[in-house]
Amino acid sequence: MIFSKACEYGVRATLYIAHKSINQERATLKDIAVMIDSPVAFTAKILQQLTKQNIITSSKGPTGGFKFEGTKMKETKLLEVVETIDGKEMFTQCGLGLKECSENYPCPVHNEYKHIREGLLKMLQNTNIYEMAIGLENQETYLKR
Amino acid sequence: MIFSKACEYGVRATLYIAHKSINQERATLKDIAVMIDSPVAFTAKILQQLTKQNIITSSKGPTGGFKFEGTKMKETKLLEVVETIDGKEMFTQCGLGLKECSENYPCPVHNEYKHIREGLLKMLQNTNIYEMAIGLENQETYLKR
DNA sequence: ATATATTCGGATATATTTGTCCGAAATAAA
DNA sequence: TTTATTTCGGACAAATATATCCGAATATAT
Repeated sequence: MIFSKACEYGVRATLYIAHKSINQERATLKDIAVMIDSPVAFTAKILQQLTKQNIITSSKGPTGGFKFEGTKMKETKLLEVVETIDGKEMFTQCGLGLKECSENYPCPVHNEYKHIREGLLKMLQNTNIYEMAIGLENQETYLKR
Repeated sequence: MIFSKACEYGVRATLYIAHKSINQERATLKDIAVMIDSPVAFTAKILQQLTKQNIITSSKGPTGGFKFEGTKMKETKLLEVVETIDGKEMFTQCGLGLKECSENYPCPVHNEYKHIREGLLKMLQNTNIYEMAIGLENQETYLKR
C-alpha cells in the first residue's frame, strides 16, 4: 500500500532481470511476467519506463529482451526504481496531505511522520539491486506467490 | 501516499472534532470541511465510517454535529482512525505485493520493509488524539494549507 | 404544526490506476 | 528476402478511488 501496484511489479521485474543478468542471460517480457506473476502488457509499460531511465537496457527481435548493462546492477539502488515509477513525492509530502506542511507550519503528525518517511528513504537508498539478486540466486528470497 | 486521500481527510476531521470537543463544542460537517479544506460530501462519508466505528458520535438537526463523547478522545489512538478508513492490510502486507511473503518464504525486501511497517504501526499506536488536539489548541500545529 | 438545520444513505459522476489489445518497428536466423 | 520473435507506443477497457447530488430521516426552535 506504500508502493503502487505498478511499482511492486517494477521492483519484482527489476530483480528478476538482475538475477538473469548475473548469469549473463537476457530476460524477455513473457518470461518476466511468468516468473514474477504479473500482467504481461502492464509489465511491458513499466519496463519501458525503467528502460527510458536507463536503469535497464532493452533490445528487440529474437535474442532480444531486458538486461542490466555492465556494472549498472551493482550501482543501482532500489530507490531509483521506486522513484522512476512512483515519483519522489512520497519522500517529501505531508502525511495528512497539506501542501505547506513544514517545520515552521507543521501538521499534527509532522514530526512523527517525518521519521517514517526518512526511514523508508534510507532503506531504499541502502538497498542495492545486486545484493537482492544474490538472495534470489541463493533461493533465500522469492518473487512470486 | 502512504495514506489514502480519504484517510488524510478522516484524520484531519477527527483532530478538528477533537479540538472542538475539548471546548465542549460540536463540529458540523460544513464547519469541518471549511476548517480542514476538504470536499463536503466526501468528508460526510468518511465521518459516517468513524461514527459507525463509535470513534465519534453524531446527532442530527439543529445543534447537531459530530463530537467525541466523554473520555473517548483520550483513549483513542491515531491507529484506530487509520484502520477504520484504510484497513489493517498496510500493516500486514508484503512490500512487493506477494500473498505468501513471510519469514519462511520472504520476498527480497521482507526484512527491510518489515521495520518500516512496524515503525509506522508503533507510531500510530503511540499517538493519541487528545494530545494532537492540544497541539492545535495551542496553535503549534495546523490542519489546512 | 411548521420551518429550519443537520446527518444518513443511495445513486451517480469524475479521475486515476490498473490492465488489455493490436499494429508498427526492430532484429536475428533460415 | 522471408519468417519468426521481440520491444515500442498508442488507443482502449475495466476497476477502484475520489467526489457530487439529492431526497429521506431526525431533531430543534419558533
